Amino acid sequence: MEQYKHFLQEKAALTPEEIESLTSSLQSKTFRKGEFLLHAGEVCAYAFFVEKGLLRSFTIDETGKEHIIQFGPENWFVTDRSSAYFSEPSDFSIEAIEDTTVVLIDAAFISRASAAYPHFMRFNEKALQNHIRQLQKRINLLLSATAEKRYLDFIRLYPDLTLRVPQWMIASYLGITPESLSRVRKELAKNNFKPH
Amino acid sequence: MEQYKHFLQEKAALTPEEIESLTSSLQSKTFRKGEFLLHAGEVCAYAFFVEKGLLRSFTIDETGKEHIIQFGPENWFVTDRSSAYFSEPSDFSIEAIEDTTVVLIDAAFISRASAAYPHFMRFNEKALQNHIRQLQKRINLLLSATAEKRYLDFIRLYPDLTLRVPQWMIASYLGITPESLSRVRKELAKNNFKPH
DNA sequence: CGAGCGCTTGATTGAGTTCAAAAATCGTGG
DNA sequence: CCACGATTTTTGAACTCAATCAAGCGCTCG
Repeated sequence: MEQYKHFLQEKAALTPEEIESLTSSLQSKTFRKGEFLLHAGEVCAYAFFVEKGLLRSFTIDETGKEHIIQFGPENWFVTDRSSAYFSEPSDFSIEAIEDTTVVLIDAAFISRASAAYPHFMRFNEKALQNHIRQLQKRINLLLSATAEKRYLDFIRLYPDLTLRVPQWMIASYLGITPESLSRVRKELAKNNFKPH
Repeated sequence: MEQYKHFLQEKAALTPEEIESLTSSLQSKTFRKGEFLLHAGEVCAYAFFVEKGLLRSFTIDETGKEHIIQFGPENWFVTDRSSAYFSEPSDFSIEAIEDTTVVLIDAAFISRASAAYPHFMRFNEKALQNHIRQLQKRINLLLSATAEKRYLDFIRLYPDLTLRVPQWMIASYLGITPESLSRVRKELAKNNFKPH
């Protein structure tokens, strides 16, 4: 819970007392590598705040192929907002890539906190807007950039993930095959590019 | 302004009196076909609610290619939320595809209306969540679907736009070239597919 | 009526996929 | 700590979908 409290203090500008009073009702939970926090078809009841570890959310298309929507390392939220907000079955599954401890945040918590603290409400609104910005950016990349550009963008934005996430998952996130990503990397290496 | 008032009544569950009091401060404006409502590089000060006509928002990548983000027919909002919310220069341009009348909605209006009417606040929140759902769906399509599937999805969702929007713009929205879209359509026609 | 724009068609190219198999790495039990 | 099986990554060859380049047609609007 410490990470989340710290996060609230930083981003929501709440006092330590306010944070204690808010978070006293929250549960945290630990999942082993490979465990599922959400299965496609279920309604996503929570936003998962990652205290420690690493999550991924992904969909499976009609040909059985996985498409990674998001990685969630420390201090990130992973959820299916649409499912949670509209109480609809989710297309997403959420899985722990590493042993992971999360804080469970449900809709009731959000509305209570928003009602009690204007700062929290603004923080929440800002998170939504940031999410939109990020989705929009990804659409732009998918529309306009080659596999290589998308990969370069990825390692620039998430250099640490490049080390923690298997390559085939990065390929899935980028929308290419593992073979293609391997070739992209080979090409970059040939041209003297050093990721680390 | 009538469309917008009607829209608020339907979606925000506000009374006619509330709506009158709210919208009295709003401006509406008409643009000719080809006119720009926003140029890339400017901060997007408004959300444009389309009363009548048709807008498009689009970006231009470093190779000079246009990528259409969104079409805005009657009763839709067109804006760059990120630019408006964070007061950053926009990557988008917004242009009238037809002669178009819009209602100009600025951030101040949103916060006033949200403060005065909880119904409006919920309506606004819901619009944000819908936006996220729509963006997420588009990412899924771009990751998993072929040009043909994306086109079929488009005409299913926006059958009227198929008639009002030039084909090369639809191609741009789908992330393919006009030539490719022409071939996709030819193929569909051969297999006895009737869009209208 | 002509210039320009949008759409189509054809030929060629290219980025990325698919299928197959080898090489490298990981993890787990003995 | 090592060994062995499984997973991941790499490499190769053939193939596919869509892009590019180029040319022609039809429409409209100036």
